This record gives sequence, structure tokens and C-alpha cells, in this order.
Amino acid sequence: MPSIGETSKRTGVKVPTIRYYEQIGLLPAPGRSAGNQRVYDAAMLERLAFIRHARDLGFPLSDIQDLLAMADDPDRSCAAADVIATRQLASVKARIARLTALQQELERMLTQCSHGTIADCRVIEVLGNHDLCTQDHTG
Amino acid sequence: MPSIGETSKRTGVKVPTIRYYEQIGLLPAPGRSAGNQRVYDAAMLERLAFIRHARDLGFPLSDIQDLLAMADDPDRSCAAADVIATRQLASVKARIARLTALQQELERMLTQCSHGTIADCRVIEVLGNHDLCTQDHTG
DNA sequence: CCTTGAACCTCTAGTGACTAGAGATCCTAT
DNA sequence: ATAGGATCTCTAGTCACTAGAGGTTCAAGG
Repeated sequence: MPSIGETSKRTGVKVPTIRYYEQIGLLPAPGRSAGNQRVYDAAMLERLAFIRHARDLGFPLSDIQDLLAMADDPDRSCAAADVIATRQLASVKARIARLTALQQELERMLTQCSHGTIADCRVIEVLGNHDLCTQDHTG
Repeated sequence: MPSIGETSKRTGVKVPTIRYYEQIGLLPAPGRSAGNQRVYDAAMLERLAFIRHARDLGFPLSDIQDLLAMADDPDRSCAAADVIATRQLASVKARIARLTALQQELERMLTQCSHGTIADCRVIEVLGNHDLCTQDHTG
């Protein structure tokens, strides 16, 4: 029965983060040793691995809460899980689009800079004057 | 001489955010009217527009602090500004790469889902078992 | 001149998802 | 028996805001 440190190593979730998940109710409170230290079983390790993976995929903890509740209830329709994943996909796509616009603007700023003094610096100038942008990177 | 509300409208920075920037020292304290209300001048509006634009481009406030200090000192070399912008560009590129991997994984999860019950749901299953991923989307 | 209501003021606390630190206790190996 | 690392609880800090309470000021209409 692994300690919190061992559990952390096996799942890749940091020790304080595991305690944090317990505190906010995402993980049930584990058993305790005679000396009051947390002891995790296999089901708990799986649950943590699930959380870790979903976090890696960018799901917010509130969504993970919902997904865990579904995983605990295998007979239900998975439509709700699809909704959450679809929403997450849309959010990821939106962020990519936005970041791509930023990337182009930053590259343009940097290639136009003649590396002289601040007075002639294209980086500073563009930041001060949005009209110099080609991309719409607002919003 | 615009009030904080007018300034907000002109720069697109929300009123509480303007006060917040003043509080953390990013914006100097403006003048006040007879009734103790903030009054902004043209230089202040420019400074706020600069901040707004840099935030849109994803710069953290600490970097913006540095960029503003440079903008105030036009004779200096712009090398430091280049360093900040280059760092920001690298960070944006890294985020795009990561998000693109996530996007592919999410799309794969969703296309494989047969829309039945949770027990057969590919979304839930993939989340519970990282070995089912093709992409390396960790880190 | 008076009133209404929007805009303004300060201050505190909450968000998400942790992270850091203090100070105490426990466990393992020598 | 002791040294050290790991664990415990608790509080506070991070980033960039956002929300709310409770009070004041300003501009317009009557």
C-alpha cells in the first residue's frame, strides 16, 4: 500500500497537489497508517492517473470532477462525456488560432527591428501603436 | 481630461483593471478632480494602450513593466526589448505545439467514441489509460 | 434648488490550480 | 539511539484580474 510519496512517483502528480485534490474533494480521503500517514490503494492510483491525464489534456478540474462521476457509472450514456470533450476541443482550437495570430505579430515585430536604440525599436513602437499590426489578435 | 470610465472606453481596459494596474505600480497615480476622482492625461492613455496591446500579445505584466521602462528611455539599446519579445515568441510557439498535440488527441478520442454507454466510451477509457494515446502531450 | 441614477471611491475577498514555507511528527536505516 | 528524509497540518503567496459591499460625487431633468 503506497505512501503519498510513492503514489506521487507512480502517477506523476506532485505530493502537495495530491493533498490539494483531496482538500477540494476531487479525490476521496485515503486510509491512514497507524502514524496518521496517507495510504493509497489501486483504485486511488487509477483515479489519480485519470486526473493527471485529463489535466495534461487541458481539462479544468470542474470538468474532471464530472468525468470522474461518469466513469463511476458505466451504464449511463456517454453523451455528456462527449459534450465535455467537444467543448474542450473547441477551446483548444480557439487558443491555437489566437496564439498563431500572436506568433505572426511577434515575428513581424522582431524581423522589422533594426537592433539599434529604443527610439527606433520596432518592438516598442508596435506595442505603443496598435495600428501597426496586421493581425487582429485582440479579444 | 478624461475620467476613468472614459479612459476605459478609449483604451479597452476595464475600469477595475485600470485601478488594479495603479495599485501594483504599473501605472503611475493619476491626478484627481476636486471630488477625488481620477483624471487621466494623454501620456497616461498612451501608456495604458501600450499595456493593453502588450497584454493582448500575451506578455506578462512583469515583462510589460520592463518594456515600459525601456520605452521611457529612448536612447538605450533595444537589445533587452528584443530579448523579451523573443522569449515571448518562444513561449507562444511552445504553447501552440502543445495545444496542437492536445487537439489531435481530443479529436481521436471523439472520433473513436461510439456514443453508447460510459462502459464503452472511448473518451473515458482514453483518459483512464495513457497507453491509448498516440501523441505525447505531457509536460 | 432638488432629486435621481449613473459613475466613481475604497476595501476586502474570491477565482483556478497550484506552490512555498513553517513547525511538528513519523519512519527507516545505521 | 539517532540522523535524515518523508510526512503531517496550516497559512499565505502566485497571476491577473473579478466581484461585491457600502459610501460619495457628478450631470441631467424637473
